[in-house]
Amino acid sequence: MVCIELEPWIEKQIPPNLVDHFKNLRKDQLALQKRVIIEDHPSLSRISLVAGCDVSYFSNGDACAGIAVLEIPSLTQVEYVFYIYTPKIDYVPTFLAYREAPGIVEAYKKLQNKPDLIVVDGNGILHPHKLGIASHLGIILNKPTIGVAKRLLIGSFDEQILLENKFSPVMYKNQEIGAAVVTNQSYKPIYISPGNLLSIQTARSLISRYTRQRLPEPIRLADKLTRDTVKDLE
DNA sequence: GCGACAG
DNA sequence: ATCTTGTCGC
Repeated sequence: MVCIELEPWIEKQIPPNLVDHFKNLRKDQLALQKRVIIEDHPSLSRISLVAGCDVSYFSNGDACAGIAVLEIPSLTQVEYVFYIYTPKIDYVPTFLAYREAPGIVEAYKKLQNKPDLIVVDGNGILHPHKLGIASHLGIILNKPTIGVAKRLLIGSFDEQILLENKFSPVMYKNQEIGAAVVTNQSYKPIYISPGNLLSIQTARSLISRYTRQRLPEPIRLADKLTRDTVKDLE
């Protein structure tokens, strides 16, 4: 019994025989979304370790999920773990978590130093149903998370305000779901949104502290380490 | 009306 | 995400 309708533009990217499965995944997302909390958690006042996570792929399709833990405020690496697995589904917009979160959770279990905050490569509530991979992980791990994407999934923002203030709210269905932010000498914005346990403002504020180039250091490091791991193992 | 579309 | 050369800028 599947009583859920997928958006047409998303459904047309799913193999016919898997549509029902994705409808169940959507049902799962809607349930998880109800547990998301967009309010600053008390623990955020004493952050000493921040993690960045990312997933790279082998030529055979297998994935390598990696997590880098950085010390605050030095932003120096204190630990790196990775987990190799075979993704259960191909990439489909709005369902990224079901492809990458399982591997990230396994890698997380291997961490010796549990972080106070996790920065995820992807979106938080900047998602059609406010449950991007960062929010998904935030619920599963019960930890404050922030989503940072390089491209806009949905919504819109004011280009003028972005250039004037270095950031602009991303709106979707008349609601603020994140922020477009320009960092340093990059005209190309990044899109920040809270995953879980913090506000949009706090997410922006924290990310700015961890950013030196276009992308925040936790993400850059996780991306590099995970990519090097794949290269070394191939 | 046409196209957009995290990684 | 990944496949890839030369090329522009700090």
